[in-house]
Amino acid sequence: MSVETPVRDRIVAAARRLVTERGFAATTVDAVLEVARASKGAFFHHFPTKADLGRAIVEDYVADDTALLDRLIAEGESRSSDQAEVLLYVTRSIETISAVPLDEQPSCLMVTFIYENQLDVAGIGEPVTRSIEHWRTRISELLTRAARTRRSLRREDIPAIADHFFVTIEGAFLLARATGDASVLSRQVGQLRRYLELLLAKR
Amino acid sequence: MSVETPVRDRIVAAARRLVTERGFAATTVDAVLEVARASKGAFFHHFPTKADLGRAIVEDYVADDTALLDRLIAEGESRSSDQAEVLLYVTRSIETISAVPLDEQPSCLMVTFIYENQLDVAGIGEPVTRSIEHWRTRISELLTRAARTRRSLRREDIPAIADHFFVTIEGAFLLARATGDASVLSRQVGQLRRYLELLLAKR
DNA sequence: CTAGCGACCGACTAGTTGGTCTGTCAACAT
DNA sequence: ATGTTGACAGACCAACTAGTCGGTCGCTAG
Repeated sequence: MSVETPVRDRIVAAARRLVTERGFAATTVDAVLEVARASKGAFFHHFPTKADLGRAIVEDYVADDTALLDRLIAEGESRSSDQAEVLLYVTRSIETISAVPLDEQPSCLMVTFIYENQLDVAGIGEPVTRSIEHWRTRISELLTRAARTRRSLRREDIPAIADHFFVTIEGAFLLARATGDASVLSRQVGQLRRYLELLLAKR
Repeated sequence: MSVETPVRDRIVAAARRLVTERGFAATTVDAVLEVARASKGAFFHHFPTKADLGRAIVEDYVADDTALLDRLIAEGESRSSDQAEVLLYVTRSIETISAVPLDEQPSCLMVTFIYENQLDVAGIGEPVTRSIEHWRTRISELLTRAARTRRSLRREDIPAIADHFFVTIEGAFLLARATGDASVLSRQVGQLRRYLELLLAKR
């Protein structure tokens, strides 16, 4: 009786899982089809080439990722008007969220494409850049406003500090996968939080 | 008149370059052969399977990587007996070294295998784990001894702080590649240095 | 009733890909 | 001289891979 999930969605979901697990080049269209219970015809009906599937799943991932950050910032802002507090709330939230078993940790889909140098094909680079930019600007905003009341935070460092979010999270995903230790992620975000606490200390 | 580089070495060198550029799965044996100017016969004479080549290049990379860290620590120790100073020397050195154009930045070969989930084939996981362990223990050593004179550095945080080196460097490689901005690397290592300076401040 | 259309099916294909196999050849021991 | 061995050469192959194509089916507008 239940309405079947549309094939396109099933394909994207299956591909996201497989590509996250084994990389893009190593993920065959046939493998995606099997997991998604879809046919060759359906696949190439929805995606002109495999690269277009790549773009679709990155787009899908970036949408989730962007929505998460926006949600956490909104939550933080509803709790405090001090931008430094908002930023620390976001950081602590990520720390909490990341305390899940390794096989439930999403890991970053974009990394696969970055490391396989697929950024210039089928416009995959565009959503990736957009996502990075999004983190950079939203966190820079918070830092800039927080900097008003904290003189130890230098203006010119702000973009790099903002980027340290992306860097820490992605680096930690990597270390977690390499060591098989899921707790790495939240512990590394914890280091980032500590750094921010030291930078944002009022005095 | 110059002695030809042994084929095996040429294959490893070519493979390191190609795999760093496009990932392991996307690097074909034939492509390696072309760059290395070697034959199929030569290849499978030296490596039973493609996966064994994978292990060989990771081994090769890890050897360089380990040697670099050891060298920097030794240099630092010849300059100061304060372990905190040694650690900051190492960090500043990495910061300096990383200020090179993007196409000369080595990027981390291990990441490819981590993200392609190749760690359990052909024993590739072993050198990777060994390398991570090496960074963790060597930096933890420095931190532990530095902690004696700095009470703000908590013992239980030391392994995570040590791991933050790996995390920052790998994360920054990623961001640099994604944005095409080579300066990211040294700027992110700069954040790490700033964090350490705050943690290691005497008072 | 039917013509058209978008969604989907799956057998098929052209080109790769990792790996095999039969040799060649120089060095060295017997 | 002759046998052996290790380093390589390159034609060949079976399996796989992205992509194609002719066709089916249900829906809807005329």
